[in-house]
Amino acid sequence: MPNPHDHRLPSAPGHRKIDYRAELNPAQYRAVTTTEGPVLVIAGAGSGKTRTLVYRLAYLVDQGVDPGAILLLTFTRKAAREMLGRAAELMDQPLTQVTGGTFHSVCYLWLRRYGGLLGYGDGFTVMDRDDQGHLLALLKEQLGLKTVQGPFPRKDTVADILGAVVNKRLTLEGVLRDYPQFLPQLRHLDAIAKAYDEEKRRLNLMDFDDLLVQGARLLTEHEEVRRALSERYRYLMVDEYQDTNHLQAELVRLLAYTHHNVMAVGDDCQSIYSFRGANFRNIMDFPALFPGARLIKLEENYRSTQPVLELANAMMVEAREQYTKCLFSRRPDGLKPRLFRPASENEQSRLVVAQVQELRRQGLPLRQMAVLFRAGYHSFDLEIELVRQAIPFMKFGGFKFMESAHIKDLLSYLRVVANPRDTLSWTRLLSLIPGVGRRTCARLTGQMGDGFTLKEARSLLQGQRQAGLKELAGVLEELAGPSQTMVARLNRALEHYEPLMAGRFDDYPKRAKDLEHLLTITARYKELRSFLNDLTLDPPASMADITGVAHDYLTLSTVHSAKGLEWEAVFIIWAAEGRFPVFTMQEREDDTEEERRLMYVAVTRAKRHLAIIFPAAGYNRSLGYTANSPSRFIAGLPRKLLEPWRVEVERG
DNA sequence: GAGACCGACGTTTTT
DNA sequence: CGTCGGTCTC
Repeated sequence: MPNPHDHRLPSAPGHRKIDYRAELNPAQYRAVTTTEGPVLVIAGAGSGKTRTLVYRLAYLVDQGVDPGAILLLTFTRKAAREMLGRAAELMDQPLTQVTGGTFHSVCYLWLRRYGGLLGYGDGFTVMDRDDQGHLLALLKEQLGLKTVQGPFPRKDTVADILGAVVNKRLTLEGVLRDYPQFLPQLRHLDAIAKAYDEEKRRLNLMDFDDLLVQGARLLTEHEEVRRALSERYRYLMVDEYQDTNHLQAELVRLLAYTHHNVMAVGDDCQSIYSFRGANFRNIMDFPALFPGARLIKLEENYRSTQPVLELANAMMVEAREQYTKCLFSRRPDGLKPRLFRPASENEQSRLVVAQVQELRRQGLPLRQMAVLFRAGYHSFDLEIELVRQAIPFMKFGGFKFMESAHIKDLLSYLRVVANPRDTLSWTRLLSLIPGVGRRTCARLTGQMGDGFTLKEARSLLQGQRQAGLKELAGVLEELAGPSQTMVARLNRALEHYEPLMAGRFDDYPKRAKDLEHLLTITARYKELRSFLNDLTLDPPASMADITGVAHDYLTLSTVHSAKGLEWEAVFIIWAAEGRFPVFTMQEREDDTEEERRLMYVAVTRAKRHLAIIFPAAGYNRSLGYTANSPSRFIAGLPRKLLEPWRVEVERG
């Protein structure tokens, strides 16, 4: 049992002695050294939040805490990896024993181990958003709801609605208040919801929400598990607490029930995930969850210059609700943020390219620059321009590489081997075979009952008249071979899939290349199920994530994906009404306020150079060419905070 | 029963 | 503009 009051330092070779008091400011120091009991850290943008977490990891270990007793919960798995890496570097000592990851990924690990207690068979697999949609469409058909009167939500909307029920702790009726046009379908949606839950069970599948729901259920209903995990993880740290929902808060409460050693870190101004059930007020409820929680505020900003910060603060002054803190900077010098109004989208793109080139000439590497936008498609025109000018870039957010059809097709071979009850993947796989369509799929999957095994599946396929199905049975037999490496398996699937793919996609060569690249990340996996579930829980954000990239590149990112990151120079494009805030978020005040926080997050990513850009005219599908107004978050700002710049772009 | 075709529609963020 | 879902033809 680690004793936190034992001040002996571990004598690991090469371990560096850290002077915590000298390397942290007083508030950070308090956050790092308050190791016992609940602590809430309100950490403003750029206030050294990550630094604080990293030092606290080191401090705990320095205090003699067993690294295996530390659980670090972050918003992405990448964030956890980076923090653990930095702490290890700081200490000059590996920290492999610390558990770090997202709520979803740790719940997955626990459910894998204890899922049997909740009636989950061995080998459940995790479904992504796309699978959810397919299953919901299937159920809609099975329930005979294809012919119902009146407007009916599409499958993605149904998924949104059901997700809101779980994540926002609402009734179906409550959620439908936001979708009044679908209120008449309440009964049908309720039927779909029930069927959806049953069907996931039957297919041995969990969706993202199930991981949290079942994880919380596991801890609630099984005292022995709750105790075991609580006693194992004696030190909890939760990052980005403002973006957690009630399920995640409940998980924290359950995990900490034997010791209450929880540090939650977050910033109410940066809550941008309400669509996932997060509420910026949740962070204020932390003291109610853990009475006696100490509150520490980090208000000194180390990232941005004063002019950038003034703009950010001014933006929040206009917010409907006042937030908990005000940022100040020790970097008083600096350039005023600039506002640009190019004539069109393409001029916006060329303007960004020109500015990037100029900064580059001044010696700033591309890695220190980012272009941020509200939605993935906002950067399409810019991407074309960057390719034309041969500027290397990497894009984050928006398009989901792992959900593209060819990737999912290829993985379906492996998914049915990993979980033969997964009739969703069976449907996908069987449909690839020429001569097999909707009916044949339905007939075959209909014969796949409970406890269905791969061996039974193979003999079922063998008995079909289509030669393609017989051949597939052979491929699956090879894939299931116990001694196969992951690379060999994926290769075998690819060998079978490639000729089928050729007929399906016009851009077949490009997609074939994607699949080859996918092979390269396969090598580090030994077990099939871990491989598949890892890809679902922590998908590569882009092709570049897989292939590795040039050492220097410009970042293009959605604001959501830019959370927690920083650059010397930031360009915010499409800062126009209808784009940012997006049209759909202009109706309700809550939504607009979240868009404001999103703009705040975007602005506070900049260290020194900040440019905000909106094209004067834009093309809109329904309206044709229209004039744009600047984003309301920009238009209302005091003039002195922004340098308005005329744009001259040479005609090209 | 498979698969091509056509018209309507809505358009965001992510584990 | 691209996707989705429904219909028509082979």
